Amino acid sequence: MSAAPAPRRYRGRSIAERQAERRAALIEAAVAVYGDVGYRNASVKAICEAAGLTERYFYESFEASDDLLAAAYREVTRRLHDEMGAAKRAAEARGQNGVKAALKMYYTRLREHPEAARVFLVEIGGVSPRVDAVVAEAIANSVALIAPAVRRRGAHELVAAGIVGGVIQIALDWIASGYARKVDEVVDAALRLCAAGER
Amino acid sequence: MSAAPAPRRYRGRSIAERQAERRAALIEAAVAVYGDVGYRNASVKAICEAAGLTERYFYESFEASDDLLAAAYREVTRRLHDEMGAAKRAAEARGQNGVKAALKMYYTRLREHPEAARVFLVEIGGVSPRVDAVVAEAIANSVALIAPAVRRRGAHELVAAGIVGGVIQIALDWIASGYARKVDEVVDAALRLCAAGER
DNA sequence: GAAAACTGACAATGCCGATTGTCACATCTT
DNA sequence: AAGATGTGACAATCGGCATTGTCAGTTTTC
Repeated sequence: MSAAPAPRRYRGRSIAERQAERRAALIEAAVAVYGDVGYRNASVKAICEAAGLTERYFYESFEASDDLLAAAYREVTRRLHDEMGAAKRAAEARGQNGVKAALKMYYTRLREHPEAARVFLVEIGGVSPRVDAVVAEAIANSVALIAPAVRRRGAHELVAAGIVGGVIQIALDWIASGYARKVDEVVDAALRLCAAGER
Repeated sequence: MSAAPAPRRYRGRSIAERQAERRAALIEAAVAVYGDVGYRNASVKAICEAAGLTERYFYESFEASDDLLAAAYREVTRRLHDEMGAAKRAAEARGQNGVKAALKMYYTRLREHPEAARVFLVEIGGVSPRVDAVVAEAIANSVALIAPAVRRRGAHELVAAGIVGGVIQIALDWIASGYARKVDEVVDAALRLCAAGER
């Protein structure tokens, strides 16, 4: 019994806080470095340097390289989805098309972060089972989000998956073109796709 | 001038023929090995073994690992597109829906080669600029193929990209589900997506 | 202000696979 | 059958990076 672990503080933060900060720093740095050189060329060392930390702390927070990639993916998609949800609600409160607003937010953010978009839409595929699982889960979430609406129109649930894939492919095409189109054109194309299955 | 390079034969084949055979053997072996262990874990050595060749011949035909991946991708997609085209023409000759026939061929073949599907739809992303270019080209070809039809309906060309991406995502979802649906259901979902933009 | 815990820089180790080189054997030409 | 060329097995080299370990300096606590 006993064992008071002496919750000592350092620079004003508790152990847990410091750890969390380091972890967050690594994730931020990872996104930056991945965007710079690509995931495959991003060494643990380079990421730690960018985070202003030493390698030892990498293994404190992450088991291995792909563990960090998965965490970064989660973080990035979480933020993006939050923003899309907020945009949707805001638009609907104004009596406007919520889906359109969400899509616009999506493509706008992608446009603002081309390197990140490349990493998390393209490079992420097939890195490892662990990462694949995280990506699959995120996509499944998106699909589940729109599946009810699709069903209501009498279409198969797989159509929902198709719509999600289509929205992503439109983004990829747009990126590959060097963002040759205006955001609103892209959004309109995506909206058109979303109408799939309507009678 | 002069320099008659003595077109010596070996086992009944000319130099060029032997080289081409070895190259083809490597590509076949690559598809098999990739499917087995994934591209990232497929060593040059393992592929050569599977092809019944020695490492030396690898570098005779390919510059590097990703060069072979690109070649394998080209080969696989070429065959698939040929078959889809043939199915389309055959159906239309019978007065049936050609697009539907092509899609059915697509999903049927994917179902027959789940490992290959995984490699060439998922793992292939972000392997290297060289491979990315080949993939982008193949997708662009598919998009170009359906773009006229989409335009005719008054929709943006990006919608074509969306449709292609959707068809692929439907495949991925289907694969992830362990092929839980019948092929015809999948084809119907894809067809529904293809109708996007119709009034 | 002295001991204890925390941190950052850096070196040592270990592993894995690509790429190249060597050599004995097989198959051809004449 | 002899010499030339193609081939397959295998060893040697090489480089890169993850992962672990060491140590001096810093910030706390008491």
